[in-house]
Amino acid sequence: MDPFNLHLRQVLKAARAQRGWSLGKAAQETGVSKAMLGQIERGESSPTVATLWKLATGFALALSDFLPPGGSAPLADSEQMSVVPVFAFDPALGFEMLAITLAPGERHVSEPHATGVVEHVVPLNGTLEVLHQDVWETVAAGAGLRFKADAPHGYANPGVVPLCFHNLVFYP
Amino acid sequence: MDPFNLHLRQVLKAARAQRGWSLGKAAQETGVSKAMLGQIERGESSPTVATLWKLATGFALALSDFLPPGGSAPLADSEQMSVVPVFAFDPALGFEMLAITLAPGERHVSEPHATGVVEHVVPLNGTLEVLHQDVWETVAAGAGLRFKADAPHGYANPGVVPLCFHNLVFYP
DNA sequence: CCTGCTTGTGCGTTATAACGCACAATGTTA
DNA sequence: TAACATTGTGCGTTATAACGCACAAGCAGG
Repeated sequence: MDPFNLHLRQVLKAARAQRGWSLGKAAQETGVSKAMLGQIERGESSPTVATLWKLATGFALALSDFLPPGGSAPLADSEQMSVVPVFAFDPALGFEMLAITLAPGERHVSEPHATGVVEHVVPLNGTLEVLHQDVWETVAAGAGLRFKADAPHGYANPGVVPLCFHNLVFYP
Repeated sequence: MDPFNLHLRQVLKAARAQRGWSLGKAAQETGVSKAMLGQIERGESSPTVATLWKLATGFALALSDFLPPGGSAPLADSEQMSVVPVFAFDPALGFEMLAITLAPGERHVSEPHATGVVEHVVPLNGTLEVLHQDVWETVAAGAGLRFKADAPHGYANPGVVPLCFHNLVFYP
């Protein structure tokens, strides 16, 4: 079974449990049959896009909640970590912004930057692990973490699919 | 037809055209039959999750690329625009970072900020329209736009589902 | 011009999603 | 205790996803 169906069954199960809904109640709310809901949760069936829409709407969830972190094909072997500039360094503002993608299970540790350099990371589609002050810290999607980058630091993707995050780097 | 299938057909069509792939070539690369690809693009069939995974993998796209912007249930009526701080204003660095969500079709126009204020927007899950220098400019997901915010400016979500974007605001 | 190849569509067949219903197991209430 | 309601699962049926194949249309090359 593909990672998408695997993740979907977990999310669906958790969402239903969190609401305290029976399969019958969930069927009422979503318009998807009780039997089908059970099949999806047990991984016995792969629902269609139309059914996914019904599920998201009925559970009042974002479709993206159903996606496995990182969302698709793994990066090519040669792309364990990719870096794309969103805003190039501007001396007047003193920062640059990068969009970084880290392959599943990939860990990247950086040497210290120049004194005074500060970084801010914001994971976009999953949980990022960040090494700073000699401790690995977990940062949830959408949350921000600021840390001094003039000491050893690192990033790690603990998930099973690529993880994207924004990195805002300030230079003194 | 639901918004998800509507969006999917467009993305698929565009991705194939961009690569210059025929249906036959796309079938080879994805493992999904030529006939099925045609049906999806013409909106005649709603693919399963397993098929979505194949498509994303074969086209080397993120699953989230297939999602209609904002992904599902509309914001409640009382939430036409929501603003959540990612990084609070820091005098030493002179900026704050906000995560803003704009409801479908919603347009928000701001009065000018103080002289020298600069904003940077990065749409996360769809196309954002930005008003600056009296002109509306389109910003694609993942791309960044920097503009002076000490003049009238605005944001608009032209899509059919909620749009999230990061807004980085610098104060002189 | 003709021939061969490519392309997207439609059709019939196969596989499976999605369903309604029955049922065993469990829980609740009188 | 018995009766009733609830819950999740399995089964058979229906609807449709997904497929292989044929074909008309278009294109390229001799």
